[in-house]
Amino acid sequence: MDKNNRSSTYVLKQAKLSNTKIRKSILEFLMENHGPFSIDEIHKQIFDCDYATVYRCIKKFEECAIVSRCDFGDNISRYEYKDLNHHHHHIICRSCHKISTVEYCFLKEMEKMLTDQGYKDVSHALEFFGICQECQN
Amino acid sequence: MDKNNRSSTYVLKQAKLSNTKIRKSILEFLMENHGPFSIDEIHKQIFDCDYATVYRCIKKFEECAIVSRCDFGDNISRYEYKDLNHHHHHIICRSCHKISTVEYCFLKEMEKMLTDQGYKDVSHALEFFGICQECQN
DNA sequence: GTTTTTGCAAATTGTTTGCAGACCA
DNA sequence: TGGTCTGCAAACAATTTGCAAAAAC
Repeated sequence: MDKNNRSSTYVLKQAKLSNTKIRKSILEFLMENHGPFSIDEIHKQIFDCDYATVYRCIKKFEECAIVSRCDFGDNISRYEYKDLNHHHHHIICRSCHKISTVEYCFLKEMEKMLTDQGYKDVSHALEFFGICQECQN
Repeated sequence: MDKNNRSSTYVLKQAKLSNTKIRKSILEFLMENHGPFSIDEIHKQIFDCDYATVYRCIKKFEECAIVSRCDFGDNISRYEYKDLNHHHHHIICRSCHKISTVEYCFLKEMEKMLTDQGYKDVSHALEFFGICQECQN
């Protein structure tokens, strides 16, 4: 269940994805645990499931906007369940790579807040994505 | 020359990196062209230079904060010269992957501005990086 | 019963490494 | 000259693909 009380089965149905044992397991893991998680971490959690399958499922989930991909600059893709009612960002330690959640959302203020919390040398990476005019036709 | 009139040789010296032909070429390419560029794109521009060398140079540049790495969610790392006087972000078309520069810097307003410019379905990815308290000791 | 998904193994792609020779200071 | 950088080839790691069997609808 997510914060809107939606079950994994419901979410899969909504996305028009077939409800297989493995998809259900992966989605449930992502819904119940606050990531983001690497493919490796997801694979470890799912009993008897091939890496290729994890990749394929996550790709589907991403296409259907069920999960979103995070990049923390270490060449490892991480994924988390896209809880629509819970917009947030992350703060990653450049040394130990611990991931924490940042609830607040204004750049300058956020950086100051993180500094106040004890983080040193805070920076950020921000990219926008959209469909450009040429591609809309 | 960058916006502060700094030459590639000067920038390398400042960073305490030796001034080799290849490093100079790569840095000049990055200073004169507004990226970000993939390793592949950089490699194409540098005459008679091995991929391994491009990777090694860029890694050095990144360590010395001469370039910064961008991730656009397609598993390709891109790099651009870190022009200190030119803080900006990017807008990437989810369809054709064209990269444009976003000069303005406030999230909501930026997204609105991009929509006004004709981009559809604009979203963003933002991550913070810092050194957490435990790692500061 | 047809379509979609999965496991397996192999291929592909992006990145890193060891080493000997070339280059820089 | 001594240390650093480079090219080459090989290693490695993350991701993707083809195909036949299994599961979903």
